[in-house]
Amino acid sequence: MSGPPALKQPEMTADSSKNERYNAHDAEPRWQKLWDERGIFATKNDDPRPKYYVLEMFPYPSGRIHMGHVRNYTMGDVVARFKRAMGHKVLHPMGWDAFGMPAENAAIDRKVHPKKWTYDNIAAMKKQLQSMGLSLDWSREIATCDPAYYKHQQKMFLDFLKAGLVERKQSKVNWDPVDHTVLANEQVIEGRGWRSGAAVEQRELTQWFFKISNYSQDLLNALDKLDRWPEKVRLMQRNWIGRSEGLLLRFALDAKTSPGSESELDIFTTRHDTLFGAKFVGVAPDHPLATAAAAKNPKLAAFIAECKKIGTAQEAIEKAEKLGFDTGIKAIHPFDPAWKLPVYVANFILMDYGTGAIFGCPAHDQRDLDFVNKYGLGATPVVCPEGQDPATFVITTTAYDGDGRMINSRFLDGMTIEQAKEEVAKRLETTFLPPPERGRSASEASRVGVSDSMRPPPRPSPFQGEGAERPAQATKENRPVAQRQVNYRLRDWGISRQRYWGCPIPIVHCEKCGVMPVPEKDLPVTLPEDVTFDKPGNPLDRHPTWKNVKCPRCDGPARRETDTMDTFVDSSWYFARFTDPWIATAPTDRKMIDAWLPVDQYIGGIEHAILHLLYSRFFTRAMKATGHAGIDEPFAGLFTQGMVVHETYRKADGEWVVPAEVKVEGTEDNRRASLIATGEKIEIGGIEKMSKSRKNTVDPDDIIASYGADTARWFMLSDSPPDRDVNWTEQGVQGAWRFTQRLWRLAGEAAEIGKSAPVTRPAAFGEPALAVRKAAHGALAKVSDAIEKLHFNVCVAHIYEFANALGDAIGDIESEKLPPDLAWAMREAADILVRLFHPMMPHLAEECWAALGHTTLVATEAWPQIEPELLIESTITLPVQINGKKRADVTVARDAGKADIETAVLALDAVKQALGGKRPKKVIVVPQRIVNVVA
RNA sequence: GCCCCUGUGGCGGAAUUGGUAGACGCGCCUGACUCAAAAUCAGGUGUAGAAAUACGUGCUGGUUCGAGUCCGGCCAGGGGCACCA
Repeated sequence: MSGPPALKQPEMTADSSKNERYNAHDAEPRWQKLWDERGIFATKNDDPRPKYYVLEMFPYPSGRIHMGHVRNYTMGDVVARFKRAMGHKVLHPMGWDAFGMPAENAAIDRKVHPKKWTYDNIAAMKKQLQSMGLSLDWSREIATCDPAYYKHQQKMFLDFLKAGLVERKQSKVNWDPVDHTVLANEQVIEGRGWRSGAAVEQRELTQWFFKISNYSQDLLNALDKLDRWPEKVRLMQRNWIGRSEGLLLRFALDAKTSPGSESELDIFTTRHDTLFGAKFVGVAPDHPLATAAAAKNPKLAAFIAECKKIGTAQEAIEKAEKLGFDTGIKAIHPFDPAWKLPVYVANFILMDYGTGAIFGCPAHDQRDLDFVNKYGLGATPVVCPEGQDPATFVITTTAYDGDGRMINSRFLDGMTIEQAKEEVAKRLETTFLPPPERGRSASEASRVGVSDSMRPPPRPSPFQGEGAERPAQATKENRPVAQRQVNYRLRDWGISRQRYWGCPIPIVHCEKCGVMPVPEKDLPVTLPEDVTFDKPGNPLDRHPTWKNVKCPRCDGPARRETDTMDTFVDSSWYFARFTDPWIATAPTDRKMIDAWLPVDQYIGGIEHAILHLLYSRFFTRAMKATGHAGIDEPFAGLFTQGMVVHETYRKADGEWVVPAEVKVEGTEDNRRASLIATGEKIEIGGIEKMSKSRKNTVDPDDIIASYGADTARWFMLSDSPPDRDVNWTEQGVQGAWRFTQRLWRLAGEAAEIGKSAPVTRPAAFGEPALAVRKAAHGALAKVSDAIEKLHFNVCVAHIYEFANALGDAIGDIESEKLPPDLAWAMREAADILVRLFHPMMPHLAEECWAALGHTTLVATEAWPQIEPELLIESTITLPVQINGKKRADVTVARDAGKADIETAVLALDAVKQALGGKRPKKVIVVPQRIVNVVA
């Protein structure tokens, strides 16, 4: 990197039409203005042509765009321009993910109001995006912080609430005791708040949840149909949903040992085959049974308190060690009333998964084994691997989790794992425990109480047939000892945020009536603007007139919900709003949504593989359930682009230095860097993701100022496959810049030649003209295919190839005698070339298109038509292998039969020599591909 | 720990999905133009070898007439999830 480009800057001439250098500074704003004036990218919903919806993930208005945006939006723009040329009505909108914490941080740090900060940033970034020449329909621009947007979100929240898709429940949060705020997991660094540095506490808060878990099975099933999504993303979502099939078991508790009211314990397991290898029962530290036992046992209470600490602060150190505490309670084995298992509280059991209780089979689970080895409970193997002698098979330090046959398991002995699971399930499904003698079971007590009057009656799960329904609704008496159950890792989506700069949750809490939805006529609940950030905590919580309102039902004193929604809610439906962003009476126009969605091609970063994409899939289903949409899946095609990376530089004292201040000399191993200003030696570091902290960023504004938007766009698409990281190098940009100049010269030369071309297409073409036409149509076929597959780097390579071929052809022309057919072919080829690179370098393409004598805009031109007969050669050259190694070529007629080809091949000198007069063992002829002679 | 992905010249990467490995670009070398440089143009550039030729897609074994591509084992790098019962 050498700071300002080493190349001479384009001269600032008024226009670049006189075969001089292409002047991007002059041309780019000129064409942008013209596109804008003619409104050619504004999409009409009533356009009858087939639709194509291309969308890039909308940006957070941080203030400036970065190279990652340039790459993302360029890719989307190429698709948009290509599809437009292919005759589609293309929806390609842009908006702003405008709520979020950075605006509040700016308010705290710099005393700017979040609204002003956000809108200033939007204005700045919009200007930057416009300088890139993107074919966006700006008339559909939306910002999620606009009440005109979020009022619809509030309406949908209320509709979801009515439909039973929202509930209010207790949940643990990370609480920053200094800033008085809830922290997201990623804001907790080594157990401390990222801003305050205070030790983070776990707190129970009542929060709003979207019931995404209602759709666990559907979200999982539908992944199979998303065949235009990267396999990687689908797999990540599958793992995230985390379906597991198992058995819910009731373990009776020995009444003499049980504390208070607890008579039994629910345990979820996927390894019920190992039931005879059980050595203990374990419950999570926050399990109700643990809480009950601790009430009478101060040591246990201390142990539980210790476990909760581990959760946050010292996790790394303590994680490895399995700790437990024997409660003294005994659980009774489901198959043997005389078999009593000790009940431990153990730190490795999660309350959030399953029932928060397990039975431990140490021989076949490493965690359980580590645990029993610590507490001396022993391990009996019950699954014996094939080929092992059951008599000598023992487990000491490594659990066996592979396949095998059952041993030490009474009636299960000899069965496979699958057979044993089935047998256990079958027997226990039909076994019933006697009615409990007293009180509520641990499992029932463990259900989180939802006492709000608001809560709608429970809806039947759409997946009852799958066994997804929690069996807790069944009554004690009619429940068998075991029930088959499907469990999911996916948890409900907590959307409450104790912050100002977000969409207000449209709820009022009345002292008498409880939780009341804000009547629809009162929407939107807008954010008050007269707030201050001088005190810690949520300004909404201390805003007297906004917070204190009258109950919509009884007119009595009430207070507003002061939590706002997670910003992932905002981005879960923006793609739907784009289809009709003008409608004021509803979130969307059903007709428009069903006509435009799903998004045909969605492009964004892999970092959104799970949350954003999963939430949007849920939200679309919830919109369908409440009549706002008629589809399930929002994104038919998904593409995740790689990052932009750059070499890093740092001074001797370790301070990072931005590339623009560094000069690099030498090549390969002899590369040395120094500071331009002082000559100070700079150490060259690794190639890493562009980030502010490492200062290895390149500002898109600087690049556009030096080289123009087209060069930046071209370079972002060259070389690296779009789903991999691209390394930003000065040399690479200069290469791209040189190519823009070359295309410009080529267009000028072709325009000169084209002047003498006949208007009508010649009846016949000579050999040179035919060669040019074949190159043009060949490139057309390959580039079209590559864009369709989003292989932009391959597309770039084919355009280079075609430009090289065209340049060579021009070089071969002797200017005195130019046959009319060749002149015509040249003009055709130049017209094709310009249209081929137009999606990538739209400004240069317009300039060239005009230079070629056209009066239309290339942006509105149709994609060139392929003449397929030009792609077919009359003769073909096949490689000839002898014993699998290439030795010769053979040229035959395209439609030559296998016998003809074989004859021709056997007549080749190289083949005759290799065979030495003998007959070949075999001759393999693959039509249109290859010939292999086996000697 | 579990799961997934990727390994091809000096570098980024192509390879019609089992059929000529290294397209195209960057870099480098040589030449032309120039007083000179830049830009531009022409040629060269996987390794070894003067050449014929041999070797060559992380390593290793296999399937096949034929493997970068398919299968087994290993190594390295990257990513995701993580006491998930």
